[in-house]
Amino acid sequence: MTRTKAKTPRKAKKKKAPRTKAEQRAETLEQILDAAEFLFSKHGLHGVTLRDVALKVGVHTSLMHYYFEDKFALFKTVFVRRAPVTSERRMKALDQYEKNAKGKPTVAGALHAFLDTDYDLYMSGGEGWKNYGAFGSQLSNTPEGAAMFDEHFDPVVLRLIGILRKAMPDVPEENIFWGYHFITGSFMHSLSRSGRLDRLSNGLCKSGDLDAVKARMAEFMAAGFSSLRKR
Amino acid sequence: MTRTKAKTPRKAKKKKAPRTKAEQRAETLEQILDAAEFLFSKHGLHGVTLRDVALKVGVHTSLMHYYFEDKFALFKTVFVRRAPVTSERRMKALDQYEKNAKGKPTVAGALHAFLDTDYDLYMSGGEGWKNYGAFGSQLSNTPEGAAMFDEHFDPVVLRLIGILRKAMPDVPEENIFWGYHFITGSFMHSLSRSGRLDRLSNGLCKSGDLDAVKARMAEFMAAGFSSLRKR
DNA sequence: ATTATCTATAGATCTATAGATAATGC
DNA sequence: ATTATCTATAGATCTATAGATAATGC
Repeated sequence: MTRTKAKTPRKAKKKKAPRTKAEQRAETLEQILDAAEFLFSKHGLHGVTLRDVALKVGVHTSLMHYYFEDKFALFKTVFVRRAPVTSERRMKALDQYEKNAKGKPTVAGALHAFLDTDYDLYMSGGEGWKNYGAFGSQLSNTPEGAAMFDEHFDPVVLRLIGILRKAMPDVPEENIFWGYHFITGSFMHSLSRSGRLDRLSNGLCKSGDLDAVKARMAEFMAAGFSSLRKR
Repeated sequence: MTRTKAKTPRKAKKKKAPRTKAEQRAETLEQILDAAEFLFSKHGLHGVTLRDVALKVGVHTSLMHYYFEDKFALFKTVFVRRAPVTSERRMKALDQYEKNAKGKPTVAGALHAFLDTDYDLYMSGGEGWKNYGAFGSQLSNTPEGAAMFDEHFDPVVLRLIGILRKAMPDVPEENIFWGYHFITGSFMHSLSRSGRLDRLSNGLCKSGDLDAVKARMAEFMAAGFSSLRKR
């Protein structure tokens, strides 16, 4: 990260010294993870130095090593911190949906549960969640990054696939996976909020407008699946 | 790039010394760009050092500076080298399609021209093109990277959008842009060949199987657009 | 005579560790 | 007494440049 200057470190210690050490530890840890998440989401693992993170938090670089083994450990922790939250929320939403569907799930219904639940989280979870979305979107298009998804997200995704199979008994299983491949590409891209769509559409659409994305994606993809029936 | 060891540099000078200096220059330049393209596609701009590239080519680091101002100049050259090739091919394919359509273009037809033309290139263009696809897919999910697309790809994309508008006069323009947003996410993701789909589907599908992707994507996305009609 | 490539090296980071200091904990 | 944070610094890269050498060009 050479181009983007990090913010000036906090001069006055605004934060009231937390009472307990456990609190202090938790607070600092959270600040480090938030800063790292933000920076990684902009520049990737190798585009950020531990000094960048420390500077942004307003703390000495060596403290990074006190809390984390090395940079990659910090990176992994950023990834792991929020992964179970999104995963479990969607898992519950799928459970709930299947229960309500009483043996007759639809593609659109399953996709709404899977996608909309997550968009709600990214939209209402604050800056941290938005940064995490951009962070994850970068990972999804690189071999090493994508491998990190397996452990935390395979269960929800396979849960979704299971419901989709029930909803489309006439569609070959491989086609359902291909459909998911398309969906995840669009979904991750939408979380990157790269700004390209804004310029391309001359301001008509904003890539950060997750409301607009949420309003269209599930139905779009459900319609897409209809093309996979034949063959 | 600390983990992946670069290949051992060429010991014996296998290449017969090229006759003319212009040839030698062109040859070395191509080797550098190929090596850089490969490494950048794996590790991103900041995950690769000029030494990595030099080592892979089998040449001294300082030669990188002889040919390029700095690392970012090399990066940009990698991007720019192939961009016009894909752009112009697709532009021609769209021109051709629209001509054949005689005023009655279809969504599926336009998408086949736009997508299949490019998949053919990535499939038959050799390793270099595959690396370029992975290289580009990383860029597309980051703000800085996506901005690089504007200059070289806006014209083809807007050409596509123009045809789509003709094919869907009843669909609001913004929805066409949102549809494109979804398409480009899936398309770029498919070029990353991240390997995740392979593991997720337990080998049933391979993310590197661009034939399978090509066979399904245009129709899938065309069907998706049908959902954007209403509203 | 010009250009491609290498040698040598300076200066700038960056990571990581040892040890000191300043807080909280009992 | 323990833990959070800072100071100081070593060692390892990495970038970039000046100048030498070895080719091609006429």
